[in-house]
Amino acid sequence: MRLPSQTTVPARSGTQRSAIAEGILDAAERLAQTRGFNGFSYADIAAQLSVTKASLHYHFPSKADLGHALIERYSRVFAQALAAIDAHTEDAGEKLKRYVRLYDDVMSSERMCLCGMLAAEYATLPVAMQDELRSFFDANERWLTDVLEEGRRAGRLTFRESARKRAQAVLGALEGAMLVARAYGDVRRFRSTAAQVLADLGVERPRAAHA
Amino acid sequence: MRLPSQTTVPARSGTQRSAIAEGILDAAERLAQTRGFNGFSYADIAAQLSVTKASLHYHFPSKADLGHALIERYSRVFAQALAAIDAHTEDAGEKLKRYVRLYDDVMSSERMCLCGMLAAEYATLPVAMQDELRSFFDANERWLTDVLEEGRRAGRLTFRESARKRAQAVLGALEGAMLVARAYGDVRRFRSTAAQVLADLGVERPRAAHA
DNA sequence: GTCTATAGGTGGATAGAC
DNA sequence: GTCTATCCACCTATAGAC
Repeated sequence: MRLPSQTTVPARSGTQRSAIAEGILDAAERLAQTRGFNGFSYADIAAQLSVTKASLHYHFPSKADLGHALIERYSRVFAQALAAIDAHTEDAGEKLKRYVRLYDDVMSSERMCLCGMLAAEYATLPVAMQDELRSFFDANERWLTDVLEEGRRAGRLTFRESARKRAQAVLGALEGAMLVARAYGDVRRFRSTAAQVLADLGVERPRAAHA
Repeated sequence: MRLPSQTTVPARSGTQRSAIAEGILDAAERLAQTRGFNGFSYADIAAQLSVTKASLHYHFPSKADLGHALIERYSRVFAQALAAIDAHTEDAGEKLKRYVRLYDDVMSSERMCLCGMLAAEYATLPVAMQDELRSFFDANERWLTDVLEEGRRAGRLTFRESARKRAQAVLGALEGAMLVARAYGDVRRFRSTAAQVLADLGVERPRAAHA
């Protein structure tokens, strides 16, 4: 992890950053997702990348800068994943299954959703990070709301209350399931809850795979 | 755990502790529930209680000791609350409503469930705290499982899957709802999700109060 | 039981050479 | 861009007087 000269990374959309900065973010992201934003230091990143702390400060002057970049990138990647889902299928049930799979992938790498993690540390975060954190949840909520609304209209999903409130409930349930499951180091625990969230919406259980 | 002279506090069940130690735990608990276990220091507690840090170390030598006492007390009080619910009603739906109210009370004091908070910091906690944390969730899961099982048997509740899995899903959903709602400083957001969790189990929405 | 004083370590962050 | 060296604030924890 040490590519000094050129940059290699296209990164057409959003903020461009050097490959080195991306590597720092990769390490910081993993630490933040496992230990929390207050649970790691520049020294931890430096050790993993075999560079000095001072070097890290060149790329991200303050930890608040690092945290900002962390959420910004995470939100951007997540938004791309949601766009990819939209591009892949029109079916609300299938969209939700794929949405759940995004969380499942995070859990499978023995991490917690970055923003779920930061939500716990909310009170200790710089104001900028607090705002960006809510924006992440807002974006998730909007996407879920649209999917739920459309799914209900198409007779694919069933639920009472507004789509928005249901979206909030789904988001919270998945975040909470990750949170608790991680204490048991048991992905199945998350999957079990996720399956129930989908079932409660009327999404049938997957019996056979359908490409 | 160090009770020199008398104690003043009745505390018939469980570990006895001085009134001073209880005061320290009160302050530490609030800090842990708002900022996380890694988000506060002995200095924070000392400032709130107008004593010195050294004084705190007399009652809780290490922070691990403090954390242990924190979970132990929280679990004990929670268990008593569950016992009180059991003593008050036989109806599974009513039990669940009261269970939700326990969480609602925590949220209303602008806190997060202590153990939900600690679950986020899981990887950074002393092993003893990790074990006690899982015990807390286990106890919740057992109680919920019994209530769900009984409620279904009595035709009061409806759900597929095993009661145990449903219990895990309910617990996770409530913890996650608290987690996210706190970022918005909005208790209603928690209540909305909690109501849906109950509704999905077939618990009717409360129309009129019934003492 | 509480205090002062302090040890020993780590946190984020900066200066300036290379 | 990365390094060495360093600053200072803060952390947990202890010694010993009162």
